Amino acid sequence: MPQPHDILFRTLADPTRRAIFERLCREGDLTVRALTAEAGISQPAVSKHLGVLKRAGLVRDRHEGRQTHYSAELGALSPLVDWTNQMTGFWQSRFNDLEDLLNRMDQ
Amino acid sequence: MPQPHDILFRTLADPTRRAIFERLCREGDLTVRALTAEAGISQPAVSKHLGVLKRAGLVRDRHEGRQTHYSAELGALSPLVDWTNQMTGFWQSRFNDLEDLLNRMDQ
DNA sequence: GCAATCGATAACCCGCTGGCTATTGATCGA
DNA sequence: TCGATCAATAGCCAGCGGGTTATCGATTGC
Repeated sequence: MPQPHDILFRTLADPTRRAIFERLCREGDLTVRALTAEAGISQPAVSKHLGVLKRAGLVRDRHEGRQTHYSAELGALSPLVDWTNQMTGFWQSRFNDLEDLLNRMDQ
Repeated sequence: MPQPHDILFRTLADPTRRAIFERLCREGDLTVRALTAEAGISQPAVSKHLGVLKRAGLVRDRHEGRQTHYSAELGALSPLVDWTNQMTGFWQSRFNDLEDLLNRMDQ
């Protein structure tokens, strides 16, 4: 029932969680330990955020020994881009409709 | 202190509020009454959402007699587009760095 | 002028979620 | 083998936010 962009908006609404995702976009592949070190919150809290990000499809995890590496899944952002394009599109077509109306009124 | 895209994400995270914004994008200019009629929630709740959307810069209001018309402010979405582009950009440059490294290793 | 409508505000309630600590399971190093 | 480290889970708590009803000021039509 929830559309893809719905999950994305909800997931990225939290600043801490978004900061984690941003770091993964910048730096590419980080362990939970490394993420926790700069997140300013406890390790369980980071793990919880990573769980949410993973369920949203925004990150992938890779197990290596006793540590887990996470990386950003950039393609997951496309529903967000689609949504904004759609909104812009609605605006455009309303503008065009108005233009058409004015043209007809001219004649 | 909160960055523009932060406010946008938080504002658009709520499905009901996003639905109101979408209607304004599609239909262009609606009164609180009209929005309430299809929102499935009470008029005060709608007004509260409109207040949040307005504070985020996503809508404008226009007073006409005793009724208030709201319309979407589409330009407000640009920080969102910028943010996604930035994330994609980070990914791109990491990819390019890897490519460069591989090229150097080839030589 | 008066009743009715429109929309904003106030005051309140409740569920969700983001934080914590404690613990467990698994893996690694000595 | 045993202590230490890493990450996930469980359980708990507090604050935020989205919903409600009640009310009020402003405007309009009769």
